[in-house]
Amino acid sequence: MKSATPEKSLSAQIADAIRTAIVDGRLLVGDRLPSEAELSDQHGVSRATVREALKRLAAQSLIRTERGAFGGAFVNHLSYDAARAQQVTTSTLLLGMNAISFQVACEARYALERSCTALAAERRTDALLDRMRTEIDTQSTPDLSDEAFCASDVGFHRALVDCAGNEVLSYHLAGSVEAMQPLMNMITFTARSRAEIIDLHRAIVAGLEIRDVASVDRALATLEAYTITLGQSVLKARATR
Amino acid sequence: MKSATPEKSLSAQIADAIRTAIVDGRLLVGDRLPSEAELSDQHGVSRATVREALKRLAAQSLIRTERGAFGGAFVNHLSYDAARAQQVTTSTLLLGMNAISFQVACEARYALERSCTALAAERRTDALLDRMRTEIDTQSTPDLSDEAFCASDVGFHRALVDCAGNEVLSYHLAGSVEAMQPLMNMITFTARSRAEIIDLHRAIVAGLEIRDVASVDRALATLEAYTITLGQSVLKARATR
DNA sequence: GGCATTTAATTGTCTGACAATTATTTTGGC
DNA sequence: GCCAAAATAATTGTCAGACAATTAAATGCC
Repeated sequence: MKSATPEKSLSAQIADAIRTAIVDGRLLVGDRLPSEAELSDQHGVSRATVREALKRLAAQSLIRTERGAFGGAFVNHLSYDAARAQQVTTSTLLLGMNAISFQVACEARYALERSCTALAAERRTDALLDRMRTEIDTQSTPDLSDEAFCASDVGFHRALVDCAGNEVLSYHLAGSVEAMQPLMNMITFTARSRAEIIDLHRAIVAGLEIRDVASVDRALATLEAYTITLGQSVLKARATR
Repeated sequence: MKSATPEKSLSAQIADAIRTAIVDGRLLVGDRLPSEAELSDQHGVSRATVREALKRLAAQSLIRTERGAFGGAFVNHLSYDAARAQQVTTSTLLLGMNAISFQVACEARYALERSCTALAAERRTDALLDRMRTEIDTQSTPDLSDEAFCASDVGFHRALVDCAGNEVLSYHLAGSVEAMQPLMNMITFTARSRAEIIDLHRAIVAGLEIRDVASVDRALATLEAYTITLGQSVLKARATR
């Protein structure tokens, strides 16, 4: 559409050109880019400018660089883990910068998470149910720190979304849910509330075991409502202090 | 934990240091970083190295740079649009590189999209319903190109997730769905299939209008099944060719 | 006060150089 | 011939210094 590039820097333009080549498939995973010297010649810019462009691409994990003879810049294979890590970084920052209310975040999180229940009930495996039970055991440990409790909570929900047996769905959900964890962690969990949450986790596992979608959905809805209640009481406690 | 940084380049180390400062809140949105010359001095490296570090951060939209007196690098406000664009880039690349089957992608897409139906039925506004109807009109245009049809399809589904009235949910869903569009576009839509899809879009709008979650869910499920059928017939046609 | 000009600060780019790294090649010893 | 060590060449990482381009602020003129 728009041909007038609004004065982007040369390094940004070159980065865009290479990025487009990768996304369009003209550069395949594992391909080696021309050396910095060659790229300088091709684009008619200095090596410093080319290097800035390459650093931009490296920051997006699109390429990696290796030193030495026959080294250079190579198109990266983007793994699910690397992609999720980036998604979490971006989303976490976004949520942190935009003054999201706890309620809105919580609502979004559980809405997303519920999208896997039907598939999860259908396809759950014993191995994944065991992973969930192990996390529940961890969460039941007395004197567990809040961080450890939350980490185990993330692990539990990761296992839940993995039950859907759809790697694409797992990637999106795990990333989304993980990114919202910092907001969820506004809550400090009392022993009482931990027990409540663990009970609901047990209900989720039980529901998956007998492949009863409705009971899993109910447990998640209850968990959402309970989490929002906890969040509100925290806010209230802060307000009156 | 691990203190031994495995020989990262100086520009990467400096980028990490600044990134951490931003994420931890020591640098706030709008803050101006020291000038490149000052950063060079502080870190004891050349200006070129500092610049490469800054380009890495700029690639993640963490900072922007302005030229001129009192210009410099500023901590960016990460907008929903910018964050979604990045998420789409990462996810699109991930899906393109990992040989995802059409069926898996389709299943994930509609599972995610269904997560907004309950909230959407409750909160849909007339303005958003109108936006959806406008897209349906566009899709009904005779001689519409495949690209235009798909673009309008994305617009329709964006409006649908916006109906949930939860910006965080919209961000995650819109990004996820948009990232899967290239896979969806494996299908070339015949006039017959377009009519079918448009009918289902109409059913979705009608369901939202009367706030009937079940009918919206049914329409989406039908749309998913129909899309998978279309995908399979495309694959079959390719196989026998 | 308002407008044009100058100034200073800062990023964008270029050039040339050297250091560090690493696969390949050559050499030397046996 | 074969193996190890050394030299080689290609390439990225870093540095220093320079100049161009841009832009806000200060200055001067009316």
